[in-house]
Amino acid sequence: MSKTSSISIPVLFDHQAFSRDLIVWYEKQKRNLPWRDNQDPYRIWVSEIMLQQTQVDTVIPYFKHFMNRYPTVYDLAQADEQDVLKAWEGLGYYSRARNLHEAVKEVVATYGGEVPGDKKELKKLKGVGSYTQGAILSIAFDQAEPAVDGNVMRVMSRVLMIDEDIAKPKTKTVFEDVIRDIMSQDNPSSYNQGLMELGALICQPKNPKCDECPVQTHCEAYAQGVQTDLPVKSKAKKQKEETYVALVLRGADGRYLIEKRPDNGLLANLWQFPLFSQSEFDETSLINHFETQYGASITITSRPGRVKHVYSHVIWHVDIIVAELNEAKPLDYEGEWIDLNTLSTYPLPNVQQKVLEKLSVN
DNA sequence: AACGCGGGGGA
DNA sequence: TCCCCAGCGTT
Repeated sequence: MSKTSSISIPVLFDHQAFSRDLIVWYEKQKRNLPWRDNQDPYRIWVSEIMLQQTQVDTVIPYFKHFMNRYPTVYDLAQADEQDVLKAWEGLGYYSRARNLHEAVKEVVATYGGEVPGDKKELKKLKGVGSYTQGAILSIAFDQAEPAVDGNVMRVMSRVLMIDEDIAKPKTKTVFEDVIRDIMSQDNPSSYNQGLMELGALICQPKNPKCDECPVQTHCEAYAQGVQTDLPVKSKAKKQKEETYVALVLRGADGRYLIEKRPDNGLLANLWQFPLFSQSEFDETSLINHFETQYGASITITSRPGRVKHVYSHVIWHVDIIVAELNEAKPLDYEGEWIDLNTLSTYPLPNVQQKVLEKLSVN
């Protein structure tokens, strides 16, 4: 016996009426967002990358600035990665920016600067997964492909009474298969965006506004009064905590030492005051380390405090040590000596902004 | 399938 | 606090 889909659509579900009601509502109620000005595939693409795991209101100013600075694929393809990261500074998930930059260069090199409207070619681009692929195809190219994100899984788990764990990867493919079969063929753009808009404005995680919902009559969870029990989602595990020491080192000429983070992992290619794991370096061993490793004498001048920063998978505690370098000879440390007022030209992660604020307050 | 990857909004 | 957000790449 062959493996069948693990869900079944409610018998009375009328997908055509659902589609019609959804699209009519969307066309009337949709928000005026900057990436809805036109169907420029590059513009849609940038917006979809920025919107990954990031709320609309957060994205708007970044999107406007980014499109102003890089209006076409050619502008972005020619940019330096450091400048692209600077434009992304504060938005988070910086690999999105690096992948988008790489992918845009690929589009210029391989596709003559035209964002491909082909399903397989689109998916090959760095940073384009199944959701973004479907979003670009439907919104920019009017192709009937599903674009299943968190909103869509929440909405459709309620409408169709699907109680599979949406935290599991397989569940998304289930939704994609179902939606591909039932979605509007005439207006996939408004269908997909309508589902997401509905999830954002009406069918919210807590306290869904069912009395305002345009598809209430189609919703099986509402009919059974279990809409707040869906979707089913297993809990993420708690973050680990890590402690670091940030060294704000002032050279004899009054400049400060900063370093570039590695080109992979957390905050890749962003800049920071030299950062040490506290399990390796406490206050005194840091002084010894500079003595033995670099033959440099440093003197701690202040301890302005500690910064806490929460990531999705780890919590950082960063102790700040301000010190002076006691010699004029150059330090063989992988980094740059800069005036503090030029620090703003480097892409800095938020945790380093917090360190900087601590310095100016004290 | 599980994990690493930012930062912020809202209850 | 906790959950969630127009997810993707790597392992």
